[in-house]
Amino acid sequence: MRSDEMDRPRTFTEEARRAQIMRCAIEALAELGFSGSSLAEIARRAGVSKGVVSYYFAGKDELLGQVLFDVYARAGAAIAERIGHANDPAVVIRGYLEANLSFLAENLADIRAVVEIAANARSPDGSLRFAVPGEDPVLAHLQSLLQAGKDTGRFGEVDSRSMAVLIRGAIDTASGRLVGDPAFDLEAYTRQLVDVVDLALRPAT
Amino acid sequence: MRSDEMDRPRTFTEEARRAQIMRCAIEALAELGFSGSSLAEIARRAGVSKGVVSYYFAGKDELLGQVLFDVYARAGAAIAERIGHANDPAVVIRGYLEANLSFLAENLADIRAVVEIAANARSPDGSLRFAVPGEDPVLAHLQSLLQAGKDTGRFGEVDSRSMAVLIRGAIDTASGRLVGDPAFDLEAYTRQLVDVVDLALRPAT
Amino acid sequence: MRSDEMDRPRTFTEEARRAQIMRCAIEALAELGFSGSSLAEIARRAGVSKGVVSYYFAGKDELLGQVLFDVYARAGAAIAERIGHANDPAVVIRGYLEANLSFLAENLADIRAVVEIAANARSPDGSLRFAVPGEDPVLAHLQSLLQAGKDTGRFGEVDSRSMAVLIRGAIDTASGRLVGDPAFDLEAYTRQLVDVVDLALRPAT
Amino acid sequence: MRSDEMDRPRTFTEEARRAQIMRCAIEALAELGFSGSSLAEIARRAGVSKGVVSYYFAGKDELLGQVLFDVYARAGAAIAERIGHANDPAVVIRGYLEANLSFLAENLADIRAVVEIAANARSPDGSLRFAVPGEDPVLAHLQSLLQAGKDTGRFGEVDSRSMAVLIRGAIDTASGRLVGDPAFDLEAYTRQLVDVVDLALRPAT
DNA sequence: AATGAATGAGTATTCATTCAT
DNA sequence: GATGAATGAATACTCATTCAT
Repeated sequence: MRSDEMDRPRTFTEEARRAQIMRCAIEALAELGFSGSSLAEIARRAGVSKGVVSYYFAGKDELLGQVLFDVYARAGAAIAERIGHANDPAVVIRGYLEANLSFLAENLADIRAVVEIAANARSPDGSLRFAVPGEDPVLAHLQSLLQAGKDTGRFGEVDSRSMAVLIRGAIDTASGRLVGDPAFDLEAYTRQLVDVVDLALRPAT
Repeated sequence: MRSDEMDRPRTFTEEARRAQIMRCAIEALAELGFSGSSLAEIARRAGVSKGVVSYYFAGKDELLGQVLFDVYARAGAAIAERIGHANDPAVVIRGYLEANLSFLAENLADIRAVVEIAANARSPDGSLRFAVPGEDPVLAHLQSLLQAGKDTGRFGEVDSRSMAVLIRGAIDTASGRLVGDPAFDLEAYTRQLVDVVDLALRPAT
Repeated sequence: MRSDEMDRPRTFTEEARRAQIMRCAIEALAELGFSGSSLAEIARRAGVSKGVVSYYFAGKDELLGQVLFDVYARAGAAIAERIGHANDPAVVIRGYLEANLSFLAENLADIRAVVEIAANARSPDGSLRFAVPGEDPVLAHLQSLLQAGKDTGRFGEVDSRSMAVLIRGAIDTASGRLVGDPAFDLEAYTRQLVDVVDLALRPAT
Repeated sequence: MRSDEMDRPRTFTEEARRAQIMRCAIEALAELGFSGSSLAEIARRAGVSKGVVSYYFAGKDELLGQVLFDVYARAGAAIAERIGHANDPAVVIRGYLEANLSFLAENLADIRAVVEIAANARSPDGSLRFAVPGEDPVLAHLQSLLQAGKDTGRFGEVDSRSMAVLIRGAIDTASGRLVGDPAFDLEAYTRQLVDVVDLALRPAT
């Protein structure tokens, strides 16, 4: 998208180039971290000149933002599909956990890239560029799943907010383990997390 | 510590300057992130010229490494003191959780700085500079606390490794909430986490 | 040669820029010496921004190494051409002396630059960066020319090693005279040196 | 010598300190070259603080100039003593060569330091700081020795200027060989140089 | 549609010098 | 006499961005 032609729909080849560049950006971010992922490095991996990146993306910010958006969208779709038509809140939560952790394992580079971007990309004023101003939508979504279980009496009297934070923390930490801890057993971890959450949400007898 | 005079004990004023610079580095890291925390920015916050930072620290690496070391040491001391003389593993774990979360809340900038350093500081070869080569000692410590409870029959048959990862994730995520989520209720979160862990570790009846 | 695209053959314009920058580096080295020849100074002389130098050369080392290599190659070619098809060792030596001194006079700045680089460029560990580890090839070459004359009986019983050192010293000192001593008469010096060497090498009667 | 008390005669301890610092400067220059010989390095070798060097010398320039002067003076004295009362010009020249080369070998670090200083110390405008504006006194002295031999008919019709340059080159190159060429045989070299010069100066028969 | 070329601000680090104590 | 402390300018190098071709 050249800056002098806005709002023009992107052609197929344009989209292909953008996708290719984004893929290379993800690889660079996953392998070299945020500061190692210069436009030069990304262009090198894509086998194109630096100018190409600037040609297809308004700037580094747009590229990173697009990566962030895409991975989020794919993760959201994967999770939605997994829990889509379940009715029992306990089954929903179980599906949520399993879907999250398996997406993590199967898209490790993407997740690592997203973490790098979200934690490091900054505006000139120093603030995190991709911090959503209000409520964290990921957290809010999980919280609503938990609240639904409480409302139907299927879950006990937990603090749905705190539980949402706790669960997200337990999920997010897994990507750090998956890379760099070869002994990490994702299956065992998933089972354990599912058990712990199941226990925690079970209504008092 | 000037680099041209090694092994000399540091004078009081030297230590004071070093501490001041480290404090400013922590503030910069917490507010502006790793890439925003240039030596120039740190010097600016300390109200001194850039050269002063290089005068008291052999390089940026030493400064960041010292920050990392100091905060870790203080956190470790705080936690050790809290759980020092407890015998019941359940009490130990509860103390561990509470000590971690309260240290987090009371030293938020320090924790944020440590996270920035640990996640971003790289060696010239691209590897994380402060990654411990083998086992993560923090994780190993927590795992040993859990294992002790299992060995004495005080805890049930949980996977101590997975539980350790889960708990660390739940703790580490809190710093992200504490900054940027004004509605985050640390006390409620602590209670919830203590309850969840207590439930998870309780032996089967 | 941009550092992000290796092994690619250099285009014509690339070579031109590199040559221009090397020329400016040589001038700076000849006029201001090693320590005065910063990349900024070289860029200033080339009428480009500092970044351009880094764009065409991987670093200062590559630039200086290339200058060294180029001047050596040109000097070697000039000398080889001059003495190429001579058979009589005495004629070879005479040609060697004349070729060296005339190359010196006609490429004074280049020689001065090479001397500055060879004597001052250091590796981070403090050792001379461009010192050849073993035998000095220039000296060895001259020594072999002298030895050839001895072996054929054309020269007397001189110590070929010592004579080589002596002759190189007499040649190298001329660049210092050529700059800074306006009264220095290169032609007279060449004649004198040729005579002295001729006398010294003449077999005892 | 503090700058606020000029022309004051130096005390004994002052001279001792100056001598010590100069000795350390010579060692640093010989081992690390000009650019490696920072005031910090010199002070470190002397076991004093950087300030001390600035206290006893008006600046780096004065220190280096003093080193230059001292070594020259000692070399001149050594040579003068060796050839002092000889009458035969041939004996004088022989003594000159032997005295120069043996002083070189016995004061290698000093000579190396002098070469580093003379070749590298620059004024802000880029010109060599310690270049004597007019005639090189060392060269002029040697030339006068040669001329004396010619005038008395003891030497043949050589160009005394060219011969002086040639001989100085042959002498100066030896320090480069002495360091870095472990196989260099100074005695053989001295003999060879004496022979060559003797031959060159011998009057035509 | 893509490239090569160039810029300029920014990075950590080094160093001679100054000065109060 | 001597030191520790501080400065500010200079160093090589990196990088996102721009632009003519």
